[in-house]
Amino acid sequence: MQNATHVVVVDDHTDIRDLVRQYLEQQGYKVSVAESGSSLRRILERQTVDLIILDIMMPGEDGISLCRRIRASEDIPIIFLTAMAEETDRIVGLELGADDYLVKPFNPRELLARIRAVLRRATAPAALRAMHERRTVRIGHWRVNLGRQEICGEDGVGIPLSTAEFRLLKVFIERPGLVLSREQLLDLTVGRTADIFDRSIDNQVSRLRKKIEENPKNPSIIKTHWGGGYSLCAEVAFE
Amino acid sequence: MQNATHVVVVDDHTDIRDLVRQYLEQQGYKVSVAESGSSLRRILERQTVDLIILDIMMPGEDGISLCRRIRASEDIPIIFLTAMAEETDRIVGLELGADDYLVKPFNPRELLARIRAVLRRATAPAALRAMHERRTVRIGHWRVNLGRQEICGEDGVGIPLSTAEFRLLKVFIERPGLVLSREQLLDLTVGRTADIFDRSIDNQVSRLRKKIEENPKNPSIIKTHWGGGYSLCAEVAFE
DNA sequence: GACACTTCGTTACAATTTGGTACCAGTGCG
DNA sequence: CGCACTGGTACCAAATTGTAACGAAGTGTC
Repeated sequence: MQNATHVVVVDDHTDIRDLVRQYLEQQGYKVSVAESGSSLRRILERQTVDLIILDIMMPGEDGISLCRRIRASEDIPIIFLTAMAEETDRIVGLELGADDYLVKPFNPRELLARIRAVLRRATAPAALRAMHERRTVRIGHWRVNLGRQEICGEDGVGIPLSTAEFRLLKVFIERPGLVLSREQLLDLTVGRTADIFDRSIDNQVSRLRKKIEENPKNPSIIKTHWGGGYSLCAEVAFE
Repeated sequence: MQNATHVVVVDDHTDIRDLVRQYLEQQGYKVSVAESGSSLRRILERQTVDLIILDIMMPGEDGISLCRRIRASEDIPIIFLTAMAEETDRIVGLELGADDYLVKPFNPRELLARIRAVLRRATAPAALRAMHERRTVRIGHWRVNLGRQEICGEDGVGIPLSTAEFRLLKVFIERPGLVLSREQLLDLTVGRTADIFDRSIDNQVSRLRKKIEENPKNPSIIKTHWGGGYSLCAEVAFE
């Protein structure tokens, strides 16, 4: 996995910079440091940056206005570091477009967790957007046409899916690999809450499998997790 | 749209639970209640949860350690309810990953405001968050994928675990190194109380070991404590 | 160390739970 | 009305889990 996530730490305290840098590098991130707004800008000019960790209190241009400037031109997630737990400051930061904040002194693990959360939130919708724009998804050797609710094999022949089947497939595609309980599936497909003896999801899965699995007895696309639910096990590619 | 925001209220006081439930349902949220950690866990297993409201003081497992456990394996926003305005407790809670806290007795409107704030920050609803879900734990040389209910070796080949096996492993992962008695394990995995001659946990451990231990005779992951129970002895890293 | 006693690991098997799907009935739509 | 779709039911198959049993291993006493 080259192209490691690139994080820039902006803080005028050497010790904090180094602490964060060391910890994140250890976790496989690519880390750059900057001690002021101008050095940050130099980095942004030349490199692709995935996330900025920004001390809110800095000499010269402070973090808040720096944040505003970044937001004005780029769309890079920002996590604030702040020494103040004051609610007003947090709110100002968040309203300026910071994605999260962390009060010093912080637990490195919490920093890591928040970095992950922010990156996930930043990337997930983008992927979804791409999916809906392109209107097709490749899954296993099928090409799913989201607009026409049908799937095409290699030969280009389309098999129409019923609305329920298609909804189900879409739920899986949006959560590749995740194990989803029947309850969740029912909620996600039709917004209904299940009673215990509800087998409609089983039925839908069975019907869907009959259409898309080579061998329904030995499914290669929708996997059953005994006592748990179902999951999509085929490779999903957003084209 | 269907899929209303799903909030779980965890409190052992019926009145507070019902107050919050009633208020939030009125506001269009989907609300579940739990009166203890184990019932919360059961909900988390089967349903998609967007936010947890957690009383910090509860009999049995208290909110703080419960929070730590949730944070270890899930990434769901948490709001603490606390009777104490003590700063230390608040800080402990926040450092453990709680997103906000509320001091009892509280104004329902304030609760609502905080819920909105927390959810705004966790911009992607739970359904979308799942999209790029990569919650994994490294344990020994295994990579445990929490979302997919499976473990992968170095070669990336996944070994499926049964739900009971997975639940057991998860209980251990959430309490690395802790020695857990059979009784505790039974309670934590299936919420059952053990009678003396219950050997089901031994069996589960045996079956799990057969899957994940190099050499089941000389276990390097799940250790037996004679007369005490079992513990996870391998290194656990949350990625 | 020999012994009795307890706890643990594992196997085999039975009981139970859960999943798959054929079939039927109700629904909505043209 | 005919048609396709969907959910419910029933039945069977498959997987999992608990129990019992037995031998192995640990613990304490003499």
